[in-house]
Amino acid sequence: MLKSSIASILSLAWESLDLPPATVEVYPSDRPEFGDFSSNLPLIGAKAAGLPPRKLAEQLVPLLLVGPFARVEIAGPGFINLFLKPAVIHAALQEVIRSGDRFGSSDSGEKGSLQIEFVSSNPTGPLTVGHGRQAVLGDVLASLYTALGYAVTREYYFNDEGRQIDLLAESLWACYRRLSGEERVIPEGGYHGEYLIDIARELKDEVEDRFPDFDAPAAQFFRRAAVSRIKETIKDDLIRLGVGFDRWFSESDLHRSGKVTAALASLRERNGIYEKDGAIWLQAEENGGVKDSVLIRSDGRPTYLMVDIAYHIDKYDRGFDRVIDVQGADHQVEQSCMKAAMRILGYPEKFLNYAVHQFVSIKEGEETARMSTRAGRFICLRDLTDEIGRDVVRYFMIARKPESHLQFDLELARAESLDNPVYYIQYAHTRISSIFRKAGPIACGLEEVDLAPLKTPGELELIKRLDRFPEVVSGAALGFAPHLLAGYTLDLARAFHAYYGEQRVLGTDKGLMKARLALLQGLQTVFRRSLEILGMSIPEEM
RNA sequence: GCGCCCGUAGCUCAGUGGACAGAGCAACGGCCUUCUAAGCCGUCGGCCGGAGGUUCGAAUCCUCCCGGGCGUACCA
Repeated sequence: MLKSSIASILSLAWESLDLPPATVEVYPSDRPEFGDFSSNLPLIGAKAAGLPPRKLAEQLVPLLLVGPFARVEIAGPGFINLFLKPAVIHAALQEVIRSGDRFGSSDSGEKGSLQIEFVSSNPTGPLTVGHGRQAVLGDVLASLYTALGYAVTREYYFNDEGRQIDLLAESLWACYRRLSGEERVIPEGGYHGEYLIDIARELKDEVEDRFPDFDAPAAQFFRRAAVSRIKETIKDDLIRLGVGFDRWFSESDLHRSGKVTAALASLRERNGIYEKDGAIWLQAEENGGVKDSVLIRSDGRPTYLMVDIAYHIDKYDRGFDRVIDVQGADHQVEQSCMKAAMRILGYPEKFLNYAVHQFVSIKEGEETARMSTRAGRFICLRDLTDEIGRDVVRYFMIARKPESHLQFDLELARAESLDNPVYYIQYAHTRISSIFRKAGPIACGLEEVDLAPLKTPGELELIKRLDRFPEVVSGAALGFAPHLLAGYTLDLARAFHAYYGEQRVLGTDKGLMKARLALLQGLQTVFRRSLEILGMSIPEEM
């Protein structure tokens, strides 16, 4: 990569001045007259050197005149502007072409194992548009980390036990009785969605009036019936979005295998719990948590947090080096308590990480609405995906930074279907494919082509953008910020379309044409890799 | 009250220490005998919520204030 090799040259120059250490920063210039790259090293190092920035720059510049630079200038208060020799930029393109689909990726597994847990919505209803954001966020993060060289496991945790499921079962049963003409109310805090009526109908056909009362056998039957059907619905919702999981984990397994009890024992051993008011509490506050929380209620039932701690112990025991939990911003207290529990258990601080995102609101016309599964007020992820397509949903969900609220404008998403960043990016890939189709066999062996004919500012700019791709991938992964890749790809498409409009590839003289075909091959590689990571389709024609 | 997040162009949002603040949409005006016009080019549009502070330099870091979201359960 250009940036890192330039940074190391600057570091060497700095060291040879025999001054106290300084942080070397290099960044792509945002204006042509500032060269290809700029550094603020003289500004940062002035204090350490005891020299005014421009004086310091004057000492540095002569040391830089060898190597990749055609020209080095001092500008403004003490910036160093670096102009690269074209051959150096050409070499960067060559690397893209030679790496092919490995460009921007490391070998799988060399960075260790990583589990990403996401969505993990309770099986109490179909996924909503809100879950869609988390689904895409988690999926793309997983792809990013895979590209970085981690062995990634995508996992979904089903809370298929507990109070919410009991309420769900009772709500379902009430719907079922209503089908027999009885007046039944949905329990306080229960579920009102239409999907329960559909399930109730199926069950009515199956068992007729075998469960007139909500007794223990009925509760068990309706719990199982509801959970198993809704789990399948959720899995299908995700498949339609192109999101796949390596493992579906059930809370009930933790109870059955005694891991919840064992987790409590481990916390007790390490003095992380205490009793108060008949309940057992986690000593979270002393361990960096926001506040102490109940683990075992006074009636003996474990809380969600208790079970989740057991789940995280299980993750650790499975040998993951790191785990990332993708969660909504409403789980703040839970997160700090989990972290506290991990500290009590003595796990490494970097083991558990949270990728937190804000919510999605739906805008339709002038109305903006939050969603609530319980109130039955939501837009199904499936309906949205079926209507506007997987690629568009995925891109919209990922294009905003996670910590910002995402306003999903339904009308825009529908109406924009012909004038949409998604198609804009895919169209760039398509245009390249089209040129290669027309070029035929002349486009072979581009790894060996002489790239010297590439000399327009647009061409050199495109290559520098390609060169940035690996850094974008790692930045997006490490910062839990897939929107950086989405934005990068869109900018690259913009730059390509502009280039396409101003220069021709086919029909120019042979040397130039081959060099431009090589550039297109590099571009196509990066478009393909980006779209792959974003989980979008890669059309050859549109 | 306390904690976390957000506040940038009419709208939706990028930009988190660098040199005149960017894009898309919307509005207006150009460009198809040439590799797909699902495109390109141009114009219009912003005291970066407000006030202080740190810094050679602040949309970006710190403090306070205002506005919005979420949380502050023996819910999940």
